[in-house]
Amino acid sequence: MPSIKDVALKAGVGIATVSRVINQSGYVKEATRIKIEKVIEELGFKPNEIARSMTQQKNRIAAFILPNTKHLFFGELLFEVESALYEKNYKLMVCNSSEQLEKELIYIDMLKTNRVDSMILLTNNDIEKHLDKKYRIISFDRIFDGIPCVASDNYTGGKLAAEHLIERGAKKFMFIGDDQQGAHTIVKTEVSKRRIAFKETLRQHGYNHLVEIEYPLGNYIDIPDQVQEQVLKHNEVDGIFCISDTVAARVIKTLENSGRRVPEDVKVIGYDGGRSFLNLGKSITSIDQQPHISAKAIVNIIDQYYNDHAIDPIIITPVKLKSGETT
Amino acid sequence: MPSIKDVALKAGVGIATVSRVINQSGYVKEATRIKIEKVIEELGFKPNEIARSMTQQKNRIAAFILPNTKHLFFGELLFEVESALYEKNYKLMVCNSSEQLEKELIYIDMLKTNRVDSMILLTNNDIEKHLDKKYRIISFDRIFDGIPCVASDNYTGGKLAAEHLIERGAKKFMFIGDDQQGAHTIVKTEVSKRRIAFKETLRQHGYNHLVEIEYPLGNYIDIPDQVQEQVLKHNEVDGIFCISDTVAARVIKTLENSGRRVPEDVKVIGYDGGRSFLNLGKSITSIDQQPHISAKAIVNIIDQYYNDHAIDPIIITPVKLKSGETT
DNA sequence: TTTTTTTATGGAAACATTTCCACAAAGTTG
DNA sequence: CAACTTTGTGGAAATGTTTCCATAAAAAAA
Repeated sequence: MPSIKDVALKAGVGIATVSRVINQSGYVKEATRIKIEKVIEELGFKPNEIARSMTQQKNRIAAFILPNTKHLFFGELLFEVESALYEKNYKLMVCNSSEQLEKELIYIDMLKTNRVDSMILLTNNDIEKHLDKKYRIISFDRIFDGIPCVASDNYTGGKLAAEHLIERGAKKFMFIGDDQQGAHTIVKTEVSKRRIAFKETLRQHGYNHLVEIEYPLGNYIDIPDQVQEQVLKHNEVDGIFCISDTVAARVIKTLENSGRRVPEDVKVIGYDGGRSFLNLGKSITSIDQQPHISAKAIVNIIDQYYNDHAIDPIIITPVKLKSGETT
Repeated sequence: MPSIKDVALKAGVGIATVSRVINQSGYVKEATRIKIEKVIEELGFKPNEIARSMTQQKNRIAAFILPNTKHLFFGELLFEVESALYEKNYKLMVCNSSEQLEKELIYIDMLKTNRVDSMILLTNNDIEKHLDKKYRIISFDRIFDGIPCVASDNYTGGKLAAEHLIERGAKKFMFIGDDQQGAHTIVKTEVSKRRIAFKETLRQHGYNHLVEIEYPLGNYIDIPDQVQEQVLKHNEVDGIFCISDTVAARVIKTLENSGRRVPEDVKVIGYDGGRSFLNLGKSITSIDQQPHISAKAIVNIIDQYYNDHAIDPIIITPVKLKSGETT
């Protein structure tokens, strides 16, 4: 790999002049510039970003610590974040934490060592006390003291779900979602607002029949037996709001296997945008978190960090109801 | 951020000695070591990997250029690759190419500039002539001259699919997959072996009725109308092999919407492992590419590159039939 | 024409490490 | 105890950039 020195030597100029050409900074005579550019071309010289970030103390690299890239919503969010970063010429490292606090901490350490400019953190763990404020962190959908956060509008999400089910004629409701008693939820998650809004909206409309079922967080593979039982036991319910599309899909299957029809007997609404299940059986009614909007907001903060601008402490991104065939 | 110099100063020793402690190399007196470790702890010193990779000309960073992280198989493969890299203390950058050759080339340039140690390339484009052999590239599922490749055993995949459909009693077959006439496929893809093996195996068993339908590559969102038409037109077919689970899911929906029963009237087998659709309606019979095995193979090559060992030119990873409810 | 401003260029320090080398202080061998 | 080996330590070069500074030439203003 040729270095700037090789270019300077071959062009018969000083290193500083080559640097000026590369960065288009300072004064360079037209003729000199052309000569240098020719040599750069000939040698196939590429400036070494590592050396550059040595002097600049910045490297335009961000890292995304998330539970995993297998889950559809995460894969999509990752795609949007990376695409938005690409537009602004940032690079992205991925880190699958599998929701383990320990792994998250190891990653954070690793990233400090690698001097990434900023880290995007997506976790349910009670990581707050381990976060060093002097690092440039952005949290997604969770509020940690002193850390900027991008969260989709979970409150409106819950409200829209309630209103939609009511509009479609449901009278007795069920909520299936994260366990508020779990060890993970010492952190007050933004996500819990979905449930709160759902409840409040039902009450405001005069509906008081609500069965709440805990669906253990962080488990994206199996549907627990007791959840299945509960769903079938409450056969008076005709409107179900699920914490994610994945959960909704499983619930629908459970219902249909036991002979209940969706949406005729029970209306089911999920969360995430329903895109994932577009092509299977029926399309799911869902609250779309519009990850492309969240991604843009995240990248904005990264940009603010990079340019040492003031950081917005919290950005709430809008959600949207996507009507499907399950309500 | 304290530097090694700060540590040396505070501990009253030379920089070289601190370096020796960090790297556990050379001679260091026990007492000195303890003293230095204490100072490191006090200062919260983390060695700067950027500076380190300056001298070592290596950085334990790999990059993965893939179409996108939204598609389930890709998300899963990415997860497995990153996890396997993590085990060996490598970091990973993700690059969504959206299957665009132009974007792939921009990424490759960017990664050269950023001096990543190696790049994993997953593409259908005819990128061979743009690949510079002096960079450390690994191709997944595509063969490019002079570039090591990890591919799953597509031939056996096609063969297993054929044998399974035959075993389940199918007599007239259909293959739905990538368009061999497409502009992208100047490159002879490994994937095409699925079709070849499927055909050959059917013939060996004396079956000659095979309808082949082209499903445009790289399109993961919509099912084209003409494909849908073709599927319905050939209602004599009772065994369908699809190039991916996503395609299979759509085909099943199309069939069922038109009143044909799966698997009673038509048996359908997909490709990728069926995990993605586990919880929806019926589970799909599928050829599992076992991405965790491919990931391990990829990381092995990255390790060989890093240690300047000889590189295996091609690794074929085994596939596995996963029997589901669609055959 | 002299002075001032603008344009143009290269040397050298700085960024945070590793590693080679020199040197010294121990410990071992004969 | 002399000669040699092992252990322990720090200075300095090298990695590939950017940027400050000095200097010089050219252009503009006086």
